[in-house]
Amino acid sequence: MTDKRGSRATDRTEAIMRTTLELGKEIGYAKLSIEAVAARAGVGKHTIYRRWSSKGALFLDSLLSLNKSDLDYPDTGDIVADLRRQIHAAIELLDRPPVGPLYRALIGEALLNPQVAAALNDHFITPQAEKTLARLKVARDQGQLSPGFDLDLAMDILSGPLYFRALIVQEPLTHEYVDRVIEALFTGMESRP
Amino acid sequence: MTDKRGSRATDRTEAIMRTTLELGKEIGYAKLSIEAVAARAGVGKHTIYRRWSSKGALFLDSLLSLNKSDLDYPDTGDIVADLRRQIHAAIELLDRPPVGPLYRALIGEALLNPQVAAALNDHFITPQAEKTLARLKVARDQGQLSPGFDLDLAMDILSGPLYFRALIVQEPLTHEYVDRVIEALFTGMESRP
Amino acid sequence: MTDKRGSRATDRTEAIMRTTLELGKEIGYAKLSIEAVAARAGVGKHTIYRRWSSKGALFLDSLLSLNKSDLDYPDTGDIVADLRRQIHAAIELLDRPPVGPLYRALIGEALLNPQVAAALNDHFITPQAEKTLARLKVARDQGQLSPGFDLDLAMDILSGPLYFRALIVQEPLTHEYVDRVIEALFTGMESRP
Amino acid sequence: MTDKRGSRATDRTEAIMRTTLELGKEIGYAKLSIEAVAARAGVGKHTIYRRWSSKGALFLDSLLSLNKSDLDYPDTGDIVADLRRQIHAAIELLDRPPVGPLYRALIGEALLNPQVAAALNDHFITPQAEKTLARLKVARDQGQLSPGFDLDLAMDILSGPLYFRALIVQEPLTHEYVDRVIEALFTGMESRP
DNA sequence: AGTTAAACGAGACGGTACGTCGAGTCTTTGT
DNA sequence: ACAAAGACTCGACGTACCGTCTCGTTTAACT
Repeated sequence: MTDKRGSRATDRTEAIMRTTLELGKEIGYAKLSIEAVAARAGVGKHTIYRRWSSKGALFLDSLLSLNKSDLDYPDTGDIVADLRRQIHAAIELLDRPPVGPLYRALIGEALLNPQVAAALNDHFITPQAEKTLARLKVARDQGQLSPGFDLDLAMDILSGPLYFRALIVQEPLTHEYVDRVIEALFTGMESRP
Repeated sequence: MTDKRGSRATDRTEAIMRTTLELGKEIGYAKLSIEAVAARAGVGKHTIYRRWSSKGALFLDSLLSLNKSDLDYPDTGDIVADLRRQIHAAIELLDRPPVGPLYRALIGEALLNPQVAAALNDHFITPQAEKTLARLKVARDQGQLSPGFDLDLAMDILSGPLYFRALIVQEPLTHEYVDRVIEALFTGMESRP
Repeated sequence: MTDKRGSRATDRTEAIMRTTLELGKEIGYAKLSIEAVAARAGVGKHTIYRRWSSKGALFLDSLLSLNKSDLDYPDTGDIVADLRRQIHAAIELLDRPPVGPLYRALIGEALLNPQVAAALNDHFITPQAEKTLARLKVARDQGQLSPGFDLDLAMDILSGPLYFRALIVQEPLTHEYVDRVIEALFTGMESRP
Repeated sequence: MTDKRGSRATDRTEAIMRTTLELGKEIGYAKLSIEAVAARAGVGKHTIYRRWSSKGALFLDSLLSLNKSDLDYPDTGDIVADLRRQIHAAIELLDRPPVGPLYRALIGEALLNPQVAAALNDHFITPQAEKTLARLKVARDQGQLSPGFDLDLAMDILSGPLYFRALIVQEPLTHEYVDRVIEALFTGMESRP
C-alpha cells in the first residue's frame, strides 16, 4: 500500500540532512566530512554518495530543507512596508545563528564549486530574487513606482549591500541598516551632483 | 650593503607566490595543494609553511602581490567621473581572468576560514573602502555632495551590487551595469514612494 | 564456504609481506620505508598501518612467514646427532642470505624497539628454545644426560656463542664451529682447573 | 703553550657527547636525533657533523667515553677467580642502567649499520676479547689449562650466553648465572654422552 | 695590535618519510 | 535488492629530521 521503500529512503535522507546540520553547527562546515556525517547518522557512506554528489550538494540541500519558504512576501499594498518586513525576516533568518554561519559557509563553498553555485542559484537565490521582482513589479504596475523604475537594479541595491556587509566586511546586519538601504533606494541619497 | 639573506628569502617567497598563481590559474584554487606548489616551485614544503600558515594565507598573499595598487583613485575634481574610472578599473582587474576566478575563490576561502577573512579585510577590502570613503569625503567637503550624504552607505551601494552580481548571481560585470549603479546612487531611482 | 573477506584480506597481507621481504633484500631493512612498501605493493599506507603498528612489526611478521617451521627437531634417539642436525639447519637458514642479513636486522630492530623484541621472543625465540629444551629433557629422561644436567644453561651454551659470533663479532658461522660448540658442551673443554 | 684551538674543540666534543648520553638516557637512543642533541648542547648541527658521520658513530663514541677501561683483567694467578671478577664487573657496567639500555641500543644500531658495527668491534669488542684471550693464554702457558684448550671457543662460551640472555632473551644477568657459565666451562656439564 | 682564517651558533634549505585523515570506490554480509 | 559496515587506493595533510648550505660572529694564531 504505502511505498515502504520510498518512506524508508526519505527517513535516511532526512536523518542525513539533520545530522549534517547538527555537525555543521558543532564544528563548522569547513571541518565537516562526509565520513563524520555517515558515522554520526549511522549510515554507510554509500548511502550518502547515492543521494548527493559532493559535500557542498549535501550541505545545500540540508540548509534548504530548513527554509520551508518563510521568506515569502506579504502584500499589504505598501511596497516599502512589505519589503521591509521581508528583508528584516531574511536577515533574521540568514544572518543570525544558527543558520547564519552555515549560510555564509554555503556561499563560500559555492564560490569554490561551480556546481554548488548553480544549484544554490537555482534553488534559492533566483527564486527569492523573483519573488522580490514580482512584488516590485506589482508595485510599479500599481503606480507606486514610476514606470521607468529599474526593477533589476533595485533588487540588486536591496540585496547587494546586505550581502556585502555580511560576507565581505563581515559585520552583523542590523534592522537599522536595512532601513537605511531601503530609504536610500526610495528616497535617494540626497546627493547634489 | 644589500641584505643577502633577505634577498634569498625574497627570491623563494616570490617564486612560491608566482607558482601558486600559476597553478591556481591552471587547476583552480579548490584543487590547489601546498604539496603541488612546493613540487612545482622546487621548494620544500617547510619553506612554504615557514611563511604561511595555510593554503588560504598563501593564496591571499599571492593574489595581493599582483595588485600593486592599481586601484588608486584619481582626483579630477569630478566625483562621479572619478568613481566611474576607479570602479571600471576595479571590475576590469577583479572580475576578469586571470584574476577574476582567483579573487572569487579567495573570497570563498575567506568565508570558510575566518583567519583568511580577517587578513583579506585588513590587507585589501578595508584599505580600498577607505580610499573610496576618502574620495567621497573630499567631494562632500567640496560641496559636490550634500552635507547629510551618508558616505558609508554610499560606499556599500557602490560595492554591494557589484559583489552581489559577481559572487552570488555570478554574472559578468559590465561597465554599463556599473554606470547604472552609479547613476542610481547620485540621481536616484525615480521611485515615487 | 570459504571466508571471502578473509581471503581478500589475506591476499593483501601476503602481498605486503612479500613486498617487504623483496625490498628488504634489495635495499636492506634500515633503508626500508613503509611508504616504499606500500607503493611497490600497490597498496595504500593505511592498509599497512591497519595491520602492523610499526615497520619492525611488519618486518617481523614478514620474516616469520618464511619460516614454515623448518627448524623442528628430529628425534633419532641420539641427542647429539639430533642437535647437530637441527643447529646446522638453523645456521643454514638464519645466517645465510637471503634470510641472514634480514634476521640480523630484525634483531637490531628488536634492540631498539621493545615491542618488536617482545613479539620476536614470543613468536620465534621462545618457541625455538622450548623445542630445544624439550628435546634435551627427553634425552635426560632417557638417561643420555646425567640427572643434574642443567638444561637451560645447555640451551644458552648452544645458542649463545652462535649468536655472539653472528651478531657481535659478525663472522659467518661454519658447521665446524657448531660442532666445536656441541663437543665442548658434551665432552668438556679439557680444562684442568 | 696549550693548544687552545684543541682545547676549545675538546670542550665542544665532550659537551656534545655528554648531551648525547643525557638525552639518550632520557628518551632512548631510538628517539634520539642529532637535531635535538645540537639544540640541547647549544651547538650548531655542523659542529656535530664535522666530528661524527652518523648518529651511530656519535653514540658509539659517547658510550665509549664512559668506559675508561674499567674492564681490565686482574691477574691474581687464579684464572677462574680473575675471570669471575672481570665478568662480574662487566655485567655490572654493561647490563645495568644507566649504561645497559644504551649499550643494548648501540648493538642494535650496529646490526643496522655496518660502519657502526665495524667501529664497535674495533674500539670495544675486539680489544676486550683480546684481553680475555691474553689472560686465558697466560693461564694455559702456566699449565692451569690443558695444552689443547681452545681459547677462542672458551672466549665465546664465556661471552655468548651472556649476550644471548641480555640481548635476545632480554633477561637481566645475575652473578649466579655468570658463575654457572664459568663453572660449566671449566668443570663441564656432567653430561654422559 | 690588527689581520686573517677557522670554527662556530643559528637556522634556512630541498628532501624523504612519517603517521593521519578524508575522498570516493568497491566488497562482503546481513536482512 | 538494498543498505551497514568498512576495507580499499589514492592524495594530501602538517611534522620531524636528515645532511647540506649560507650567514654573520667569535676566537685565537700569525703577522
